Amino acid sequence: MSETATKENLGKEVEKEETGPGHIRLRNRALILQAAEEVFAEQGYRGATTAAIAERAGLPKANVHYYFGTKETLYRAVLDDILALWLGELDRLTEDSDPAEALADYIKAKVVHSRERPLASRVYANEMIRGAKHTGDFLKNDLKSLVKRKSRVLESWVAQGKMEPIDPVHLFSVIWAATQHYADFEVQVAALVGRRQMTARDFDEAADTIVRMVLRGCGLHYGKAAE
Amino acid sequence: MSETATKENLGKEVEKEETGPGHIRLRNRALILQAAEEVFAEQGYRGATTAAIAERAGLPKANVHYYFGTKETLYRAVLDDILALWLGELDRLTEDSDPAEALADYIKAKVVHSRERPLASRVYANEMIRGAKHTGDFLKNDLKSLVKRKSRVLESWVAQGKMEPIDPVHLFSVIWAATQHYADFEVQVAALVGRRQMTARDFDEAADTIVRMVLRGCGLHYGKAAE
DNA sequence: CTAAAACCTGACCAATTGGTCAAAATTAAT
DNA sequence: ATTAATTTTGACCAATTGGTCAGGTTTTAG
Repeated sequence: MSETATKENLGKEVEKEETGPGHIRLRNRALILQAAEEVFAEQGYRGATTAAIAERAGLPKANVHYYFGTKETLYRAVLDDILALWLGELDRLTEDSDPAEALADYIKAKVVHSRERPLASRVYANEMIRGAKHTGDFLKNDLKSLVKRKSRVLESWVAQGKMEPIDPVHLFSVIWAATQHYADFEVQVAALVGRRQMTARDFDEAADTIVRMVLRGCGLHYGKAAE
Repeated sequence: MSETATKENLGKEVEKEETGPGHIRLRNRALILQAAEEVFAEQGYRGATTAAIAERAGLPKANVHYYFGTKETLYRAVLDDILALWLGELDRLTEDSDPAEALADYIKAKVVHSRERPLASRVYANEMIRGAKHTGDFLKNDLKSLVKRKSRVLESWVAQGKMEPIDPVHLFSVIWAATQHYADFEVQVAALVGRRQMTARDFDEAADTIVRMVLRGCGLHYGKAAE
């Protein structure tokens, strides 16, 4: 039952004991969430059918509705996993860390993320493009306050003379845009590098390019690989 | 009849004479294409219904099918307009132009584009996210050869000692990602800057930030507004 | 072992969807 | 003015969709 569950860990409801009360619920919910993420990423909200999700999860359609009620609820559950993931990524930016190192690490982690969980990125991108109708509060509350908190870190770096002043919102926007691009627009990038699928090396080069631009853009010394 | 047509010029079939043979065809096709771009951008391919497109165009649904046959054909027509637009943008990058100036101009033009035609950007983003199933040839032929051509321009700049070497594919990827982000993720950026809608000034600051990072990333002198 | 709780699912349904069509209305050409 | 070509559209259809439900099976608790 862990064909899918081991490949991509969806957090919460996975990797529990194989038996015991509720283990069926846990297993099937994880199965459905995984399938739903795939179908929502490939087809968009409206394009995803509960039948397709059920089929990919290897369960009858009625079972999907048994666990999640409506497609809307299921979509929000998928989104919740993704949003939680999104928020936990900025932890490495702290006041006393080295800006160049911290930013480089963050960018590289985001690129790894684009390679390993492109579907999550695509579901999120789809949601934003369509106006964040299921996510309004997340943006205005959680994400905004997180960015505000991290903005203070950047300001402290500037105050400590560690880097040049820069608008934090635009800095984060560029980082997110550039890194997530390699998940969301993978087909385009792959076509341009002349491969059907991008290699790990392609992703590394992408990360290096982004790190180079961001660090220099902040007046930071770009250490390795820059020559 | 030009309420929509004047606001956003869709190229081909607009701004013809008000009378004469075929003028109805021209007017209605433009009306439908405009409406279709809106609905496809907001709802995605599958989420867009021909009925919704027809309603927004102010025409009965059967009329939409009269002009475009199928939803698929209509979608491709919308996409064709956008792809043509995409290709025409890189003209200002030529061998004998100044790299800093040319790149800055290009980035600024792309950001203006994100502000003025966000719907086109969103339809395109949606198409890429879903795997470019209607656009495969464009990527592998048109876009790839264009990028190859422009890569030679960059190489010539490097050879002339005007800038540092950089992987062109990743450079373009970062530029496209960062600039289009302000159209595709407008709700997110707007939430972060604390506005419901971004202002012209927000877009200008975004462009400046991107220009600063890209130019410095290429070892170019970032002239104005950097300080 | 037994009863309750949890889980399963084929069959079904109302609503929506992309698309068709034939008859009517309008516009163009002679 | 007459004919031909184009345009319009309400009515219709088969297929798909999200969702329901009743009656079943399996799992769990005491």
